[in-house]
Amino acid sequence: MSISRLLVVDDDDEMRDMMTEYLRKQGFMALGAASLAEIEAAMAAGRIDLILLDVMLGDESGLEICATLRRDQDVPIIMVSALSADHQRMAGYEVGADDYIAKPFNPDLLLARVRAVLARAGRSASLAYRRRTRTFRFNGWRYDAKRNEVLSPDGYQVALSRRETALLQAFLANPHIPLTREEIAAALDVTGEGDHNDEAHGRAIDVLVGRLRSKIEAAPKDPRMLRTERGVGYVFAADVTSEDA
Amino acid sequence: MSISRLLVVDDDDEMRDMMTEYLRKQGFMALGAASLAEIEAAMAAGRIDLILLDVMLGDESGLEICATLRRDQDVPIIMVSALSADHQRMAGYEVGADDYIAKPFNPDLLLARVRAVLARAGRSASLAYRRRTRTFRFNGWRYDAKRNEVLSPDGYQVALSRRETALLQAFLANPHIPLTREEIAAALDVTGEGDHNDEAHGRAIDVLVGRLRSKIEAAPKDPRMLRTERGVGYVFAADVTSEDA
DNA sequence: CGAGCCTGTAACAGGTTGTAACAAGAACGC
DNA sequence: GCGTTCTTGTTACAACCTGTTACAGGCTCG
Repeated sequence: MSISRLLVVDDDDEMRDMMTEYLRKQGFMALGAASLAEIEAAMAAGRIDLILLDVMLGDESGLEICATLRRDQDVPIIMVSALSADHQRMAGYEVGADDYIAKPFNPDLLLARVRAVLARAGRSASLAYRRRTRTFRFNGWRYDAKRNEVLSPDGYQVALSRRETALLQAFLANPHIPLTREEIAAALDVTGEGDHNDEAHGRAIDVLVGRLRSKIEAAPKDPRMLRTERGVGYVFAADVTSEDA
Repeated sequence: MSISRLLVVDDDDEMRDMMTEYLRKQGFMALGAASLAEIEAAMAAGRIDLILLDVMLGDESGLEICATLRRDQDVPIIMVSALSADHQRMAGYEVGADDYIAKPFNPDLLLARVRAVLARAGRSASLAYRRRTRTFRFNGWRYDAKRNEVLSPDGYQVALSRRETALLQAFLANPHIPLTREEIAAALDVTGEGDHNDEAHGRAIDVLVGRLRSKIEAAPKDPRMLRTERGVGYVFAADVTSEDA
């Protein structure tokens, strides 16, 4: 899975097109839907990683749709609304939304929310994914998720530690998307709820990235794949292809 | 492809600054003008891709200006007005405006209109969304945007910092066009940083240009590519060719 | 020629990142 | 249990990036 597939649900054509276009240009695969029927059609047609759901759909209530989707399918949902009142927000969470954003929104904020939810969902998704997918290829490298093997372009096998493997998986699931240290930490902490105290991670991520670099970068001092986004985090700058088992 | 250059025409300083700043953060190069004279000066100084024209200029009528500009030059125009009455809108279209938007407007809507008009006009959208990978050549130099590599004519690789790279990109996108420090700052802020205290950039641009000169000019003391336009800003005086990667 | 700008640049400061070294566990064989 | 080895977070320091400042020199105009 190299590109996240998003479904933008809004009955306002202009707003919907704007959002899908924006998200596409940001590297996502964005589909549009204006009604529950279209949502179901889209989900039947292919995998959907995240739904951006307007609460004010014409005939149907976005909140009800959210609750329904949550019950039937395990798809992450971000509620979008022109009403930013707190009770609205609470209502969104109560029906199971993963996040909430008010219109009109800052595009960057939208992106951040989308990435955060995708990253948060990443661990469960990657678990589900591990069952389906055997190998990833990137820049001549091969990562066999089933055997937990990493092969260099030369054919040499490289041993990664558990944490390094998890980091690589996080990057493989989000190529070309800058990940903050918080997002990376979230993707690594499979243990979940426990320590949520955010900034407590210190420089652990940096060191971990450095160790992974030393193993999979030809020139660790001049990294081509695991790039630093100063002030932001890290990006995996490589095209990733995966093969299903 | 180059960055779209927008001209915001409004005699209200506050509104004009707000719009230019917003548009810059969205990846455009936004200039301001308060009168017909300033419009003409701006258009004489460099290419303008789109004019956002307030209909209520103090002494001149925005509608007349619109008609004049339309007749003399073929530049797309979006009319901006505090009056949303339909006849106003019609009046705007009649004199040749490409679109119309009422104040106060939703920023996202403004953005959508701007992009729509630019797309219709067959011009580039925005630097922020420019994702195509390209190789640029200029004066024997080569810049590989995908690999983030800069090669000198001798074949030596030159390491540019992130900010220097962004500066180079801004120049590559606008060869032979004088860029003011504000425009450069706007182009740089798009690529990251944030924290843009309006005009408070001090001498940062000058120093940055100096650093880039020291890396890509054979004789930094006598720059041939990164030329200073005294009282204006800087020009990239080199022919640039780009190839799809 | 001088005054007043404008520009180039060295030096500095504050922030961010890379990484070696250390320490605390965890895993494992004996 | 005990020692060895591997893993991983923490720390400290160095290197790098970048904006600010100060100063020197150049330019323009009278």
